[in-house]
Amino acid sequence: MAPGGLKRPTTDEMAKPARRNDVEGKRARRRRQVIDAAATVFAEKGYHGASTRDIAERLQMQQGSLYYYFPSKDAALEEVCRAGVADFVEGLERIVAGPAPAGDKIRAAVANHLEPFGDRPDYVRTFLFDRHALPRGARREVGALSRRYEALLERLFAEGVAAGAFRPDLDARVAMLAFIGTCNMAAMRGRSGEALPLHRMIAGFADLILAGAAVR
Amino acid sequence: MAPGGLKRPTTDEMAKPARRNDVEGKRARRRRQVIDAAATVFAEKGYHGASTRDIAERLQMQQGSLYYYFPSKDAALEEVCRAGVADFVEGLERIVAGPAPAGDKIRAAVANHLEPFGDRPDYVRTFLFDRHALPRGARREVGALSRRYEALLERLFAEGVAAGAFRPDLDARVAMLAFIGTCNMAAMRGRSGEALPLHRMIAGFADLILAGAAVR
Amino acid sequence: MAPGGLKRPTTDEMAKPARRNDVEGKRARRRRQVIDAAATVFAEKGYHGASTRDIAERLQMQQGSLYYYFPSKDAALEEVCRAGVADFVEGLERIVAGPAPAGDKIRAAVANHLEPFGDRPDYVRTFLFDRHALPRGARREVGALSRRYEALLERLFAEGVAAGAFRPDLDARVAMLAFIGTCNMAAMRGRSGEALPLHRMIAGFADLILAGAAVR
Amino acid sequence: MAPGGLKRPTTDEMAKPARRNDVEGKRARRRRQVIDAAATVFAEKGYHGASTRDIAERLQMQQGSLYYYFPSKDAALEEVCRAGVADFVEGLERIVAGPAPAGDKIRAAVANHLEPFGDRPDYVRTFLFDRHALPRGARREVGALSRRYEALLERLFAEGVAAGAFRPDLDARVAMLAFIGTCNMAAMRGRSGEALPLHRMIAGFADLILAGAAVR
DNA sequence: TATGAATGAGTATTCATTCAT
DNA sequence: GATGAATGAATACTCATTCAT
Repeated sequence: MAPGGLKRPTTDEMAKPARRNDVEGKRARRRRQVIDAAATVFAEKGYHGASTRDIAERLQMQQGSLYYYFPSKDAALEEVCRAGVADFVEGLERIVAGPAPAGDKIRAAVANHLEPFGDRPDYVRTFLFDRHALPRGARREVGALSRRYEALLERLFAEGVAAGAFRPDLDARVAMLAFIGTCNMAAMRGRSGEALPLHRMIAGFADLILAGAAVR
Repeated sequence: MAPGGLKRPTTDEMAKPARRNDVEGKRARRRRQVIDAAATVFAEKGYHGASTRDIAERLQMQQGSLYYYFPSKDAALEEVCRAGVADFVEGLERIVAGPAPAGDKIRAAVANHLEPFGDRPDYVRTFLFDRHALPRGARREVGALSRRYEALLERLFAEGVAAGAFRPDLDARVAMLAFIGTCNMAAMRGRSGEALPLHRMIAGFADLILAGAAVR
Repeated sequence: MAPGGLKRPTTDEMAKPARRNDVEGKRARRRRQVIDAAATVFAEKGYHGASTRDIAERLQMQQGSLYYYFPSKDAALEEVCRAGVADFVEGLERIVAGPAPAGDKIRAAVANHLEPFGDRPDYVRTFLFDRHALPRGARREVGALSRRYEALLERLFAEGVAAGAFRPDLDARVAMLAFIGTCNMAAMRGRSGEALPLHRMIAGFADLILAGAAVR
Repeated sequence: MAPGGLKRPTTDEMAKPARRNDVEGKRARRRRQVIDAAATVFAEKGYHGASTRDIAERLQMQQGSLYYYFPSKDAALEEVCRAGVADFVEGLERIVAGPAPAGDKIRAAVANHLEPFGDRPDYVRTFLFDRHALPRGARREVGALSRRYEALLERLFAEGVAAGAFRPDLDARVAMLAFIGTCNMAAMRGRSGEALPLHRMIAGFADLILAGAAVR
């Protein structure tokens, strides 16, 4: 179910000689630390509320040294947002394409949506709250992904209705919004001790979306 | 159902002589325009992304002149957030205290929650996304309101379970989170043409929360 | 003969009521001081070698306060360059259009060229040495003026040849270059005590260009 | 007539064994490339407008690697300026000391002055426009060379007057300035396609300085 | 009420330079 | 000989805020 996370430019990892791989690995690892720090700070204070100094301090590094790893704060946000949105669509596509009954698909979709909140919450939260701060081009690309995700989800509900698995009067668009809103709630509860365990959210949210609160 | 809105300096409105009242009214009206502008700009760019210049420009006013109306940007945020959160709790308290069956209460609560999004979306959205930027004191107060709101909502679900109206295995806390997440979805869809009409959201969200998506 | 200097936006000076005029005057005067300071610093250290701090210090002002008067260092350079190039073309056009014999026109042209070096040397020098640092648009405009000036000057020589006043084998293009190079020499000798008095340069340069060094 | 150019570490070239010489040659060649790149970049953007990164990029080299070839940007400028001013004085000294009539000497001096613009324009232009950015010591030395050059040139004119070859009322100082200004015009026309061929400038400038524009 | 001028601290970013490898 | 990583100071510019008028 699309665990993934972000394994940056690992491509042809084995093609390179060991030594080179090691060096590359070191550099990549450091780079990852830097982007991680950016994600954390962005998630904590918001993109505009976070300064490059904040990021540097967290790395015990000089402010300007960051620019060795990314060309601008904007670019860092872009990288974080892309990683934050990654896998959502792919995972959902696999689920939608699968053979399972509609109800199971919804359950799988909830799990697919919530897992990244456990894996890399700072990336996802930054994507959710600060994607509007992205520079034009990236905003558009990332926005397209979002819309694709929503369309898939809406289709999932619509197909459930068509298959007779969901109520015939179900408003697929509304259901899609409720699904996303519900799942993204996990983003607001981040980092605090008050957070519910993820598995409880996954099960609970799926039950609610499928069966609702009322007795039958 | 609790229209309210923010009629800020309503206090002792009638205590003052008519003339004075008129002048006060003018002043108050201007003041309102200023806070409105702040809310709009905060909602558009986020608190940290918005500058006092942005606010002043929207009012066709000089940057420094704003400070005649509020003592600091922080204070403006505070005022906006307070207005953004106002009525939510009062409305929900009235509903919870009422005699209606649990299902009807949920429907009423959805309406109570979504109405402010129609009335003063910029205030609500600023509250939702930027309350963490509030200065300590205000953040705590506003946080207390939030927690009170959540507690009320959770109680509403719990009482429904106890009364046999809701599934006995319903996780009231999870249901509360889903409720809020679902309803706050209205905030993300703001301002764009793609927004769904409010009444469709109210009905659809309530149906989903109560009956779920699956056929019975 | 090239009175000018730069009397910025003095337009319809008398149309406005006295009071307003006074205030406007004050603002304009301050603005002028700021641009003057920029011109001086640019002339002294070159555009890239000069920092906005340098400019501010010279005005006993805070660095950021400069931006009340111009929107960017680039813009300040543009204003300085425009003022530095102003009047050159107009003056030369008047001379070229006039009825005087070719030799007298050259003399007048030398005076026209050198006068701004006396009036506002920092502006002219900045234009001469740093116009290439101008942002695209302004560079083009200012470059067009330069080319127009050169074309006029070359025509002046060419017409002198045609009229029989100048040697028939005179290369007008080369003569134009020599003229400009010679006159711009005044820019290199700026500010230092070793500067020759302007009138001596005017007379001497004109004599040389017309009669050369050799005995007849 | 003083072709020269800069064969920097020519000293004790032959003292070393052939093999070493070869290696040294390689090193020297690389070194030359580096200084060449610096000269080009300085000429293009001005000393302060050029960054060490610009230089490194042009060499497809890492920024820090430059410091293997020069100890500081200042030092690179110094080397470029010294090479830019080299030979001017020596060449002129030879001409002044020679037996030719004054007019011929002027012609020779024009050629002497313009040749380096063909040989190593980036060096000469950097010297002309950025020598003021040199560190104190070098600036003084280079300034002394300049003054010596001017003095020689002025003497050349003065001796021409004394010898009756030049007009008795010729202002030698003014003539010297005109000479230099005229010849340095070649520096402004650099790199662009609009440049005149050097030989045309040499002949034309010399004619103008000697005979002037007017008919006799 | 409001403006225009200014401040002082802060922002992202660039730079020349260093140094272990 | 050269690289990659880093530094520390400087850069242009923005910001919230103040205050005399």
